Amino acid sequence: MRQSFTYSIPESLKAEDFSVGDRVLVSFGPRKLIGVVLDLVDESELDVEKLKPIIELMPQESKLSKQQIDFLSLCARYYHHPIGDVISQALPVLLRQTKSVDLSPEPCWDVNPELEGDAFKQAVSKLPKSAAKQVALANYVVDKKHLTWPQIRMAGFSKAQLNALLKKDLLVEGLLPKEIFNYSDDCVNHDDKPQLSIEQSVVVSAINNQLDQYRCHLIDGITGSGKTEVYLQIIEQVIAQNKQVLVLVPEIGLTPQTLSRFEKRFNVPVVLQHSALTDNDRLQTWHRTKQGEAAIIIATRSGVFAPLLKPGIIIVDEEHDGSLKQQEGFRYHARDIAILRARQLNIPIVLGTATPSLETLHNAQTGKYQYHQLTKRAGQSQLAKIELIDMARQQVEFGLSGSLKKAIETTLARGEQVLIFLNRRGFAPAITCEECRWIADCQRCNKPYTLHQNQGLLVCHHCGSQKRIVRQCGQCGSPRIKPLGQGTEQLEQRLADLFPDYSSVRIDRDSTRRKGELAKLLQQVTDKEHQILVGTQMLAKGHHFPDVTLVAVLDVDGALFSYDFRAPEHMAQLLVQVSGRAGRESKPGKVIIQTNFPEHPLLQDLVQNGYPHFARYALMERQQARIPPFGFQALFRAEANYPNMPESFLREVSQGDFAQCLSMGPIAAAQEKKAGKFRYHLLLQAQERKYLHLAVRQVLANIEQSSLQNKVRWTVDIDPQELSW
DNA sequence: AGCACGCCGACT
DNA sequence: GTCGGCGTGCTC
Repeated sequence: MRQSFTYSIPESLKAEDFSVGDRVLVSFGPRKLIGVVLDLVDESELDVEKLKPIIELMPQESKLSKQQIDFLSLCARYYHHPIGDVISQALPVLLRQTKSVDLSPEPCWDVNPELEGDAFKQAVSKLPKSAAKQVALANYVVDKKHLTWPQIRMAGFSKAQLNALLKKDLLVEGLLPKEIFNYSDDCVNHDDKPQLSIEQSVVVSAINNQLDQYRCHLIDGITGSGKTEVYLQIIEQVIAQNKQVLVLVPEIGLTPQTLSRFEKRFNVPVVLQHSALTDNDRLQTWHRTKQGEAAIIIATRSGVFAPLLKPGIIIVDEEHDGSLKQQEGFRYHARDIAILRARQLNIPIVLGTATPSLETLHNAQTGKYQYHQLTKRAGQSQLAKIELIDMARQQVEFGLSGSLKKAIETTLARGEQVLIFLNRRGFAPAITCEECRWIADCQRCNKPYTLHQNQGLLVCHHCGSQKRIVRQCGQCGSPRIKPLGQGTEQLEQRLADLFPDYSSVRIDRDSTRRKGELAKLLQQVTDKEHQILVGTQMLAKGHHFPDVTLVAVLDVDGALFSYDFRAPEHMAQLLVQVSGRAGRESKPGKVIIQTNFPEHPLLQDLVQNGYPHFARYALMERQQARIPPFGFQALFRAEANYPNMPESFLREVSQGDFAQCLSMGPIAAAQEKKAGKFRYHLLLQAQERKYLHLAVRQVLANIEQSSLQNKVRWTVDIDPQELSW
């Protein structure tokens, strides 16, 4: 709800017992809910008699700090989002609930102190050969202290393996001491700390020289240029000052490899925060952060709200990545509010990427951010070459051109691996009747069903609805139903037919639905059990396959003619990230892109001149069109069961005088009907942020007055990333 | 959002 | 006479 509620202080407590950020139990209508104290006031617009008393003040360990509330209020104002919902995002689930929580010390595990050095090694060597995982776990634990369950699980070990080592007295269980992190000399492991390149040292010292104040740094470093090492050497300085480090990574980036890289270098408490943690793990992580016990916090998007006690620096890795923007409810961009937060805390923030978003690049060009470049790859390795294939001049079979087929053949013959991207799950994106050209559509979305042959289902990729495969045309009754187009499922089959001597594997959301399946398949690829990898975008990020020397992208044309002005930018970022997946020093990689428009200027620019040139050109185009980052946008979305309702609602609320702000629409969303709802958009755009905010405020005020406000579902999206929904 | 209330049609 | 589906209004 877009408002706050006033409660009275019960007689059993005094005003001095409360402060901003406290969690309190209150009665709300027929329910009891957790509230968070936003302000202490001595009067209210309501009759004081009518105010209900606070039922209970919750424990101080679970409260938010004043600073935190200030930050969250700023976010709520910036995104015009209800403060209550913003605060609830910053609290772990268990603290949004009225149950009391257990914040007593959690268990942790260490090497049995009775087994000094060699004695432990000997004990490990005596483990049976069959217990390979136990040996691995023992080796993992050996140079760490106070490992917690989330860390152990993230490193790929199970409770059974842990219990086995406990039983054999190799490890001991203790309770995690909750004490403020305190730096000592053994916190940094200098053993395999590499020598920095000249470029890297320039960046490290430039940033390390200004750690005591707010400054936003962009590290624009090509893949393989050693950004992570730069982060690590900056972090070293920050923890030496006894300050906490917050590292935000894309969802996919939080891999065991990332974690182990931090743990190898730093012998300090590292905590993780990501969606795979249980509610209780998240609560513990939150608390360890708040107590100042955790020194390094590695987190996905929501980690931007981590309750840092002694914030030192924020690092946003892969700042261009779309998963940093929340696409439902409170639609914040973790990178943007990380910057707000760093400024409020007066600490530095580092954005790192090989493919800066145009927003960030613009801010670097105008000097708002400090720009750092890493242009050289470590060692002798070279970036993969990108090659365009003109589909119009090719024999095409099942979406594969003759040239690509030949390239796959020669790569496989050399004993190397091939990675093929197709951004379309399922067997085929539609089924059609060969006689009357009828297409099976989802009635709730008016979009074709995707054929999932393996499951025997038609699935709507827009609303998720499913039904059995139809055997007859829904219009003329003919049994001549055929799949139309290719998806990953079909592609995998065709490749298996074409290259029967090689094993292929498909990696997409369908094939990796089960827990641990993705890790398993990736391991098989690394172990070279498969030579051909077929996958969706999922494969583009985070993983590196040294023996993959050919990457093919089957279909990029959609992005060239998209309704969304950011589509070419995202396509370019994807292609560059993809080419970073392939090859290594001794085996340079190659990237092949199939297109019907090889002469398209965006593709040409990217292929011939690379991302930096492409990005600067794209920025000039944006400037001419006065669209972000040369203008600021807010998008109102509305949906309802009838098409006229969202439209007239948006028309009604867009009335008024928007000074210095353009109002566009209402127009039907690119996909007008989704899941049975009709969707309309209203886009506001201004050259200056303050005018945009004023206009948004005006529309929100109109909504308050609208009789339709409860009949349509509506949302505001500040700085929308996707205009096409 | 989530809950209660009340109206109305369907069913026993 | 009862049940439940859904529109509406309220939450300090």
